[in-house]
Amino acid sequence: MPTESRPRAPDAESRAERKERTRRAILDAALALAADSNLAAISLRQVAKQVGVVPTAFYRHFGSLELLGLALVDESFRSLRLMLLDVWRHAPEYRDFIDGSLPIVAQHVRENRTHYAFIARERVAGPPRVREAITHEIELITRELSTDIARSGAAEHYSSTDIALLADLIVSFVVTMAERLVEDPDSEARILAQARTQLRMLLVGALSWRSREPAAGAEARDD
Amino acid sequence: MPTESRPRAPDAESRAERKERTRRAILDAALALAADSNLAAISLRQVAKQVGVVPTAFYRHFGSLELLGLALVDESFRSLRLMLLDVWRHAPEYRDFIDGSLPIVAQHVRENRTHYAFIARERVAGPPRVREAITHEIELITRELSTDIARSGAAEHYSSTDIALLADLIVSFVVTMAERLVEDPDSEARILAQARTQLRMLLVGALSWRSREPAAGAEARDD
DNA sequence: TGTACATCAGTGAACGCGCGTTCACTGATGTAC
DNA sequence: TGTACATCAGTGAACGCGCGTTCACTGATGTAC
Repeated sequence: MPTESRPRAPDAESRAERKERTRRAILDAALALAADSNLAAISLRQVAKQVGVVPTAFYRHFGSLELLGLALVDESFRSLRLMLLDVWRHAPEYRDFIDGSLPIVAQHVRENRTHYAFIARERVAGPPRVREAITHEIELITRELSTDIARSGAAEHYSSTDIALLADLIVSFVVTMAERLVEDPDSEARILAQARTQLRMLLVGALSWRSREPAAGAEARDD
Repeated sequence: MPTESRPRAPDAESRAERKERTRRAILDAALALAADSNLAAISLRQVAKQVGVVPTAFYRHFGSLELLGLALVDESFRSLRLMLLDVWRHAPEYRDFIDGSLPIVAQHVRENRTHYAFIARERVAGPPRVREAITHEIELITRELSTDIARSGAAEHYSSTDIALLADLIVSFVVTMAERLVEDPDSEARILAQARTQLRMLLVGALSWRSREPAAGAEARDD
């Protein structure tokens, strides 16, 4: 059906491009406004005002603020997963896994502060469907880390259940670290240095752990 | 000044008692309403309606919703600290620290679900002053755990800096666990069992860790 | 014990404001021929 | 290339509603003597 016979002037913007630009502006405006409170507390009219369109124009792009929230979750995690591909790729050797990965994560947080702030907030305080979407995405990442740990052979003596628990422990910790980077960007160096030590503490444990180890004495060395 | 000559009928409620009862009802109503969204998204009128008083009566008790939020932080952590006293007291011996402590924490979360949900939400998505208050309280608890670990002698070979990092690691993890218990109360047994294993993994690491250990090889055991 | 006055938790009317959503519209861009 | 029509992103007026906050008030409880 697309005949496309008449050429458009090279500097002209097509209708679709213009629409996409407005959509982008709406996403950015919502991100900026929610930064001072959260998605449930901002209004469609505030967003429209910030973008510079009339309130009703919003509906040409999103059916509701909640659907806009889901779009933001989508784009946040699309970017996050690309970054993680980079991490998986550059650190197949476990030796400097921590020193190789943490700076990449930190850089990504720095360059996508508003997205991370959004995820951190809406993960616990967002509308139920948004919360679920975020929880689901984090679960996927945890599962991916699990298979990566299994493949790396770094935890040969682990049961697959325990590998999953270890992956969850690591992901939870990195989520906490990302939250701190977002909350206090000026302390990035300190937060990273501490996280580096803490991850080492945690992984030293991971690597001397044995699945089905007898319960008593596993964590004890007292008196 | 208080002469208090005339005795009150024993079943009558004093003006102060009545006021306290209304204040309590306002706190509970705010807790219940915020459970479906969050503090920044609920209105003074909703709270008043739920309590069964006229909106303006709210001001007899709190200057604003934010101050009400701070009151809720206060009472949440007062209760939490009492619980922790119990934990510190009943588990001075490190041997079954985990098995002794986790069920107490889980029980407290179960019995104070709405308070924990409030803290979990407002910790990242609340008004700045509320967030700060919560962060501060968690820091105090971390510091307390640090001195407790130091006193227990379980980490003799740790620098005090590293003891603080270990305490932070543990507190962060327990915060995450509490969030999960709040989010999905029906899975308490599973969440607790997993957290138990994960804490063991983490503490095994803690106990084989040495401060100022050479960086290379600290977390490696591959090839 | 009885009386006169003070306190103050809760009332109710009123205000101007921003909200989400509806609707019929405009006019530039895109398409068919 | 030129014309006639379709599409559709964005407009602007209008709606009823709940919001926070003000203010003067009421009337039961508390206090002084």
